[in-house]
Amino acid sequence: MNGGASRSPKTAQLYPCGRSSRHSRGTESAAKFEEWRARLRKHIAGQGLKYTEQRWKIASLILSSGGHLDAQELVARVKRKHPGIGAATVYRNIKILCDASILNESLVDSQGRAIYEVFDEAHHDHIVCLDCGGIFEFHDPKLESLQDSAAESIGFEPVRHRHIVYARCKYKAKRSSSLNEGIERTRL
Amino acid sequence: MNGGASRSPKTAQLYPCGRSSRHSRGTESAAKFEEWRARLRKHIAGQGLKYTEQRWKIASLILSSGGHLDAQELVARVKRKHPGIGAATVYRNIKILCDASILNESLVDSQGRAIYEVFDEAHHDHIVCLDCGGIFEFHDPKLESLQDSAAESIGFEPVRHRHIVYARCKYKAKRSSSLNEGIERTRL
DNA sequence: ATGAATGCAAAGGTTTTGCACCCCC
DNA sequence: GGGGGTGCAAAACCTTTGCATTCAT
Repeated sequence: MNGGASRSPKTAQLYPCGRSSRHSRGTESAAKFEEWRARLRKHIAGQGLKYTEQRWKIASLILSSGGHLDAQELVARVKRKHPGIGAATVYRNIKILCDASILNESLVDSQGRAIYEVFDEAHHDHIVCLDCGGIFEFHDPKLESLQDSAAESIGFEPVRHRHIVYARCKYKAKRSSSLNEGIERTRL
Repeated sequence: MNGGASRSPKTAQLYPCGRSSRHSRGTESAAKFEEWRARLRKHIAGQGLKYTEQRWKIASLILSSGGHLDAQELVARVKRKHPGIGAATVYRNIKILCDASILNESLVDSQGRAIYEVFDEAHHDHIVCLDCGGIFEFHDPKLESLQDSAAESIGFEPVRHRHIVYARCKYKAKRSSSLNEGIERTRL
């Protein structure tokens, strides 16, 4: 599916269209990793849970891949890197990592699969590319406020939202290679 | 889940908050039904498929319920009304009805379930109420164009999108009952 | 030590598929 | 009459759960 896209984090050009699959958060630095680990420990302490090797292995795998992945993909990667860890453990930990605000579910896949990504304080929306399968991010405050007032004007109190644009990149990528730098995460 | 919400199409007040589950398209007239049937026949003819009793029974059940339902809910209703029709037939026909532009999938459920609705030429987005489970519709051209230019400005050609706002209705419904009329489908 | 976490396997639930029979065109 | 369609049951899939065991605190 979106399979091999984020396999080699060192390579820049991963999608057919020439875009990189890595976005601004991509592979985290060692310092960042410790921050995440601290967050996990803190959450775990507050919940009467326990810090296990498997739990952190799963978390770091997500953090180092950095991108957008569904449960199956995560299970597969864990199995690949840590054959000892069972699928049930991965599933159990996905929930815990979400609770700990390390993972975040943002349902974006064009087949309707739940996609997880590293938790990000800053909200963003998604563009799913129909040409290359890549998932990109964007954020537009104008859009957000317009959307909120739309909901409010008809009597709702907006809580959260999911805004996904399915789009094509090919035709543009062909014409303007200058677009290929630094646009994986865009704020307007 | 959102289960009983659209059971009795005659009743106006269905959701806890006092909103109706019926939106502008609701239960179709006999003439409308014939239009849909013609559309089905046309699609079927062009595809080398065949018009069967079951196929139309499934289609009309969707058309007469008019609302938003997931695959399981549809299977259940078909089974209830036409016990002879098997689940596999329903699943097989969901695809065909989508191809025929009679059904339309718009993933909106807060649990990530695929929700189907009667196909509508006029695009609209959704509000999923976290209080009552209801699914409502809205449309704002400003939002649409802003979103399209956002995608275009970063090199994508927008094709379609899914914009779902999860929101609460309770607090407003309490205060302003005048909002409860005619807002199931709102164009701004 | 004690309760949580794990791995395995079995169970669950939903959707798809294989196949013999049926029926629309 | 032939190819698609149907119903049933089996298979496939993904995720959850039960349980004995291991491990963190």
